[in-house]
Amino acid sequence: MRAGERAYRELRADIVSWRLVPGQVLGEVDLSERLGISRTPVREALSRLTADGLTEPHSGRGVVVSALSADDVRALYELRDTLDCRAAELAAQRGDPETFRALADELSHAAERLSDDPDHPAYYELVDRMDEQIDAAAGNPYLQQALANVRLHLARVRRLATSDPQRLAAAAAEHEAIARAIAHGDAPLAVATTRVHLKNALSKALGSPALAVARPEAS
Amino acid sequence: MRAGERAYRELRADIVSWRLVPGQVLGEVDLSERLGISRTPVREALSRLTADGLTEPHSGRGVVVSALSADDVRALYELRDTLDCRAAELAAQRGDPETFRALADELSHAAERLSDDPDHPAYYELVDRMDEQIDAAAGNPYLQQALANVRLHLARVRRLATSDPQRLAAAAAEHEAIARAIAHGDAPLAVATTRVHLKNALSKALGSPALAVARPEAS
DNA sequence: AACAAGGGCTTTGTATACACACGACGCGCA
DNA sequence: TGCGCGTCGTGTGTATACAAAGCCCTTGTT
Repeated sequence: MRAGERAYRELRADIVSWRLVPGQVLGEVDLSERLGISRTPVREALSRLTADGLTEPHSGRGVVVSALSADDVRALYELRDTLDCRAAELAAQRGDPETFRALADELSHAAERLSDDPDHPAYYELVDRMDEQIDAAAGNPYLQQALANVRLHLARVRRLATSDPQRLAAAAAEHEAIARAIAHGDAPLAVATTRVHLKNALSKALGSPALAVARPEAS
Repeated sequence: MRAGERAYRELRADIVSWRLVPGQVLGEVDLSERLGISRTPVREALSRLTADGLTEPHSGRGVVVSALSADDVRALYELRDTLDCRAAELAAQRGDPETFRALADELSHAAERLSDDPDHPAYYELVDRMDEQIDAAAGNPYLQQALANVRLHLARVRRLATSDPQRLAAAAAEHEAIARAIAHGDAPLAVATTRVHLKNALSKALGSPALAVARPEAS
């Protein structure tokens, strides 16, 4: 794989998983030495990260990992609500019912998977598949790209909240309701169920105590 | 100014103004010679353009200017409707009435400006200012960034349609209605007026005969 | 003691040279 | 004559060297 691509994915994963905390300075020379590559692909990776909004230029001091305050989370969910509801609406109008019926069935007994692994990768893989299907059904590449960017930042928020099995089970039920609404071609219901899910998810995310610690750059 | 920044802006302007047509291959060496800079800043510029969606990687053969079909325009307006209506709604809820009242007053006699210049830069400057004020009033940086990207592609669409003075006058009236709705804090009306404007704008854009010529890469 | 100016150092911005990969063209063989 | 393989060329991917710009620290002055 290209070195720049690998550096980009690695740094992105580090930021999303909070191994790199907000305010952390990312120097080109440091990174090139740590990753064993030259500065050129590192520059490309940092440029892409900044375009994604995960890092910000820091006036002559390279780039730093972006902060993520409670206000950011609220704003992010505000946009997510706008985009996700629209995507669900379009998916209900244009999507293939059978696809979403199958997803709903999988989600209906997703609770069994929740204890399989401490980080619940199987569950999140299922949710990711559902997102992909919604994107495909909506059939709007511009909407898809906007959603991809939101989900990138959202993955960062997700790692803040402790993975509460009870909340995950409820979220699975909410996702199932969304999938069934789309499968029935009921656009208003798809929007409503999506909105319910996002409201609950936001409440959970804002309840995370880690948000107060999320801006340590004031040192 | 930095060479990479200048190259980015120049190429972006060329694409938006259709001086560079879809399918046009952008070679790094060619551009570096034409712009009088080295390949490094050119690479940065092309990377940013691709992130913006204005260019696409062309299977190892550099990047090409993205196509813009009628379906693309429809999808773009679908996303624009989603984002602009939400932004107008938020602006009506959170914005300063006086700011938008002033904008509405300016727009009310914008028809006089329409004959000042063949390309009507004063009018578009006014619309841009209104977009900025809506962004500021919405107070959501993530929404703002998504809107900025949509408007970038939209600027490309705008250059396709012939600037019809009659349509521009109607658009000014529609903008005024939006501004007044926001000034009154009437969120539902702000959404409705925005939707009306977008519907008309899309009809006008799709009526452009240039859309059929917009994909000459099939040579 | 506080502020301002200057110099040094760190870090990014740019240029260039090299390596590699893909595609195209041409040649040879069936 | 058509297909397949090899070689060549073009263009990107990466590395490195050089240049410029910003910040911090020091030092001098008020």
